[in-house]
Amino acid sequence: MATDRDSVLLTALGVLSRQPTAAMDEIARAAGISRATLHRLFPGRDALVHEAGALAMRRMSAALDSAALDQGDPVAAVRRLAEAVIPEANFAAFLTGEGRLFEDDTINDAWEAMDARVAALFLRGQNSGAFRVELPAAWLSEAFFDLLAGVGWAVQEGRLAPATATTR
Amino acid sequence: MATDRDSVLLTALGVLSRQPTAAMDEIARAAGISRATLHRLFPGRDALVHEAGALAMRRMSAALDSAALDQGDPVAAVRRLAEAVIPEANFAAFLTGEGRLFEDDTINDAWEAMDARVAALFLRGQNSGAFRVELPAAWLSEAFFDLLAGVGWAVQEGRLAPATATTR
Amino acid sequence: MATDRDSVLLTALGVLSRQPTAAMDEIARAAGISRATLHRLFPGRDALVHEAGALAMRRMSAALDSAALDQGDPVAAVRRLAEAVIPEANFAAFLTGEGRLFEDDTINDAWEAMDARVAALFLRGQNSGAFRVELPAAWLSEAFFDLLAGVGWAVQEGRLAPATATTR
Amino acid sequence: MATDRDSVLLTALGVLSRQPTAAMDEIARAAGISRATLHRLFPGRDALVHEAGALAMRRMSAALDSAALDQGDPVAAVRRLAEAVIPEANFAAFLTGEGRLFEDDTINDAWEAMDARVAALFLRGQNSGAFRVELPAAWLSEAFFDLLAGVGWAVQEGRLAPATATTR
DNA sequence: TATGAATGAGTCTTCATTCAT
DNA sequence: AATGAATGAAGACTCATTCAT
Repeated sequence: MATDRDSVLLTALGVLSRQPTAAMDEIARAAGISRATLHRLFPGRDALVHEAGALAMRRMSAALDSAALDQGDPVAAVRRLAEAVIPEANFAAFLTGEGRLFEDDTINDAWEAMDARVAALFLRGQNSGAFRVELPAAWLSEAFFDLLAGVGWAVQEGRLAPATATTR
Repeated sequence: MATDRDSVLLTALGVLSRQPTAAMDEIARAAGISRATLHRLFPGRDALVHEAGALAMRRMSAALDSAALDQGDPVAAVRRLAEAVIPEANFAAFLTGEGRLFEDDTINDAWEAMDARVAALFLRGQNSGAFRVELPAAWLSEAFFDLLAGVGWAVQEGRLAPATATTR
Repeated sequence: MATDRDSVLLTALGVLSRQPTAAMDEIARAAGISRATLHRLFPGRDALVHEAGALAMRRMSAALDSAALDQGDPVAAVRRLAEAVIPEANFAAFLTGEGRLFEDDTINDAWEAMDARVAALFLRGQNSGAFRVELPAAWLSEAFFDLLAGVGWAVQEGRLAPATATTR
Repeated sequence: MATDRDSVLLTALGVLSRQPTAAMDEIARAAGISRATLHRLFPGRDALVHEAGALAMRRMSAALDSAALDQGDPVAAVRRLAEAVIPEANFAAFLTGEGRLFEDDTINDAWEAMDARVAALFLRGQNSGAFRVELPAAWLSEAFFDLLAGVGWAVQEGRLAPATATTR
């Protein structure tokens, strides 16, 4: 049973990424608290979804931090990137799915910042001759996140076991 | 030729792919008819969404047909595939987004059939030595549709002009 | 059973003047319609209360119009005023009770206009020597409406029969 | 001397007379205590409102006592009455506003007793020839309290400065 | 004793759906 | 056949109230 804010938020994230239209009732029940308590913790559904998005974004950003994208061999960096973010793929799936509903620029800006960091890595790889240059680095970054979200959904739908998700 | 039903369905598809939770009211207004008429044409919201999905799937299947994936050079076939499906990317985005809501096996089966056709193409390319073999063909197919959906969303969000979507 | 907007509004006025905190449910039941229909007719509770206030104000204004306050003997005019407004006393009670909740200036302005018309009558009476001048005409007007609201409440509480309300 | 209870009660009276639908939360915050403590002091909202009404009634009664209505010149007595009760006008406004919600006979009886005392004064004045006899003394009393409540509201709404409320 | 945390009950509001015209 | 009007069901939100600390 979830007792504090962040733990409720994680539960909500799990429910919402499977069912974007989940009712507050369902989320509250999944967290083991009552609807009223959920409403006391988060003032309104919008706030809850928004904070869930912000948490997902923080998790993704932290994963990027841990991969130290700007250091060492680009190929190794991409490998570290994949290993770091794939466990968070469900967050990427949630953000991609709800993406169009976030009006707040905070999340959009954070997304763009992440995009830029990954694009910078691909550009570095292209400049160093390690990666092909047939596509703009920005597109590679976009595609990377599309694939990541795809993995997240595949895990959610049970088509892909979480343990084996880490690609080789 | 678009009958009345199909033309309403196309409008519904457009609205629903931009806003999956759109109310019947919005859809009806976008189609220029009243809610009641919309309900007469489709018995209930579920039926409407389901038929929209079926239509999207038909469109995607037709695109695959037109690409003649099993003929000629695999590289050229992939190119034909991309050119054929990218104009239908929004349908892929809709199907991917709503995907988890379709309980009916009809659509899931159709999706798997499409998946199999694309996977077969990649496998043919791998066998002929034209494509790399580092990843299973099934994964390549999955990734292909993830990217396609990504393109569809990018177009919807205005980040990518429809005309320039066709990658080279 | 009430069928159109104005008739529903009158019913709502009756309920609200007896129970300012009456739920939409009660109002709808009193009008013989469902909550949902009530919500279709008036977008939200605030709108309903506001329109009820506007209607009450219109009724009171019309009563003042019919009394032709600026014509003839001031004493006779006051008598006509009393006879015209006392049947509408419940509206005055409603407006006085809810008064503090109306943020919209429309109603406040209308109230001040009514106040001014009555004050003008008292002033005319004072200038003509027919009325005493011990109190400012503005105070007499204020007191007049206080008494009118008092009559409205007395009728609502059954302490005063509507027929006998017209004072002599 | 104001005990804890009475001081909270006075605060509650102030809040409730301005906003009859004020939540327990607001009242508690205005009193500088927590909701839970407020609930320990008064068992339920109804009890709080009821006790507030009883306190208001006590204050009004005490004001009447201090005016010694049954002694001396009726005209002077009315003047003393006005001076005594006008500072308590907000209590009269509260009682008039909430009046219809009090089911308990205690308050209604007290109100009638006050009514009777004021009516007796007017009757004494009429019998002594000091007041006109055009209206029944009971009506004069009713009107007196209506006007008093009107003054209370005017003060609350800021239309009338407390200091200048005492009419001449 | 006083309080932050939790909740059941009730209100407002919306939506998919039906019906009379 | 098409529509405006009406509604039951369901969701978001609030509030008075209780309880563990």
